[in-house]
Amino acid sequence: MKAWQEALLAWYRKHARPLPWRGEKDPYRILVSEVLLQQTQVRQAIPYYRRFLQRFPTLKALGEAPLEEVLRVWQGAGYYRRAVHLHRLAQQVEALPQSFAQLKGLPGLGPYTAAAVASMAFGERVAAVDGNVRRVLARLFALEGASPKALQGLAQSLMPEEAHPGEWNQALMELGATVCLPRKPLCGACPLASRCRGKEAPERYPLPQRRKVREERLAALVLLGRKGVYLERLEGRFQGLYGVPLFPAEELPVRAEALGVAPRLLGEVRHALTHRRLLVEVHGAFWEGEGEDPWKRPLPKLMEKVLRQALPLLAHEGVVPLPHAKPHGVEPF
DNA sequence: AAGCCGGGGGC
DNA sequence: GCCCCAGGCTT
Repeated sequence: MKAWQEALLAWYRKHARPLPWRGEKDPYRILVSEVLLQQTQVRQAIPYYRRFLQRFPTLKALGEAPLEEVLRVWQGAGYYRRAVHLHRLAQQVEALPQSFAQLKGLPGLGPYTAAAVASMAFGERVAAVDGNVRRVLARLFALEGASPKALQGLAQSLMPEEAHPGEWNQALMELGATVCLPRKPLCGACPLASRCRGKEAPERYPLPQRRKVREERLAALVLLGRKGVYLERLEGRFQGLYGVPLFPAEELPVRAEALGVAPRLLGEVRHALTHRRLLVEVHGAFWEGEGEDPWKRPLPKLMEKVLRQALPLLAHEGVVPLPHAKPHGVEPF
């Protein structure tokens, strides 16, 4: 075992928080703790863990209880499907299977939970990789762009031969939960600080959680009236600002009919938000109403793009003269 | 691959 | 009050 691995285990033995499930041997109780800890802070999970096991002390007891009652005990813990799955699991099997592969097939057990139970309850040499472990390893080796899959493989390869798999997994997770924190890691208290390659810029390494920028197809409807453009106050995204009607692209027919217009496609606008890429079809039509000068309203950048695209095209075939770009001074519409 | 599922804690 | 956190299932 390498020095840093020894150091981590030594740190864990000294500093592990005394949690109710620490040192637990009963696979069922380990399972309950791990399912409760999915997306749930330790502090919040503890009272549920106690109540749950008090009421359902064994897998058999859980399986024989009505689902309603299981959910009542779970009430407040959130993610109630976890309780449904746990209950279904208890009805499916008489005893927990002892291998990672079999555990992973049970309801509610994905790669993490199956590995946690297999390693802690049955000593299988399988890495339990949760968000804590991914963050710790990404920082330790300064792996800025590492995929979850890569970190999973790394974690598996780092598990020392001599360590108890369950203890090793818990040591990594405990370090992530109490020292190698997402926002403000306590590097001064970290047993691995001397060999951590990421500690100079730890904020760069929760990065695996970077969500993919999703693309969204929207349609904007530019209605040109006698005095300007039909505007509405925006809700949700860009709330409080003004703009032309903006909605999912597939709603165009319904929206157009509701407004009594027959728009034609004028063009397309792309716009990037923090975690969205918007692809906006710009549709336009002439309109019975008056409308107003859009440049006198606070507009999101997206709406400026939409209007710059639409207005010249509409004006070209219309009778009303229109600004082709956002004016700098006061502009009579 | 992306959306959904609940809560708590940090700022 | 808003943002962040995150495993497993579903579509």
